[in-house]
Amino acid sequence: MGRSPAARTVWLRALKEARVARGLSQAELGAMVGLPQSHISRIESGAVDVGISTLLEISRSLGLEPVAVPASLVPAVRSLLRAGSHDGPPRPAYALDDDDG
Amino acid sequence: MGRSPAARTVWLRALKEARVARGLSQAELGAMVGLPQSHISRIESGAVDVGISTLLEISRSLGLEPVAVPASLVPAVRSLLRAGSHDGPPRPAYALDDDDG
DNA sequence: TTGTTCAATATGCGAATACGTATGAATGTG
DNA sequence: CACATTCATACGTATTCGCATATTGAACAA
Repeated sequence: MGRSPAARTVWLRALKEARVARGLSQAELGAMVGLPQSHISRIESGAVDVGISTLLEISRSLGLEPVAVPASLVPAVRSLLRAGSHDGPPRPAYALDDDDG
Repeated sequence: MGRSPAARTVWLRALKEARVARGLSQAELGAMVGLPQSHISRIESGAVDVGISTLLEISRSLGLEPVAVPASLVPAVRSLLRAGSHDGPPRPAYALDDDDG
């Protein structure tokens, strides 16, 4: 497979939670992005090391924009995310936590 | 190849700039992450759709933490990044801009 | 200028892996 | 049971990835 299974589980968990929170099935999400349901399944389960372009498309279709933050600023960004999750209507806000290795 | 070459160019540009800004060669960066120089080359040139796990390792080795931000909060995060780029050592702070596609 | 050397980046090829199509398993509803 | 819905797996093709090698570019000498 790819390189570090652990390193990507956090992303995958966040994406799956975002999908479920929006009431989308794997097939529906796949249709939005132009991917087969089977691949969404493998991505979420961590069975494959998905390409960055696909990850970007999936994230954005779920309303999440990936951003590279300098490590020193991560806490500030994280608190900003928590504070800002009050506005939109159905929308869950997801940050990527680093609770694995 | 993967799916959307344009979608990933922003990431790649940011990573390459971060690498160069820190005075690292492709070989040195590769050694830090356990990748051959040849692969770093293809990643930066956009010739391959790199796997997410590798992208995470590279980003973190350069001091950049990928975070999924709700689209509505991107402007706030971005201004935070601009404001906070004073502290670090040689200090390049990189956000992912969406100035393509 | 021409040639040499060294550091950095790019490319060909085989082996490993991701991806798409088709299908199956599991669960729920009448 | 018949049918629908959602997610998971098998197999073949396309792409990535690592190794070895080639190419590029800058600095210097004669």
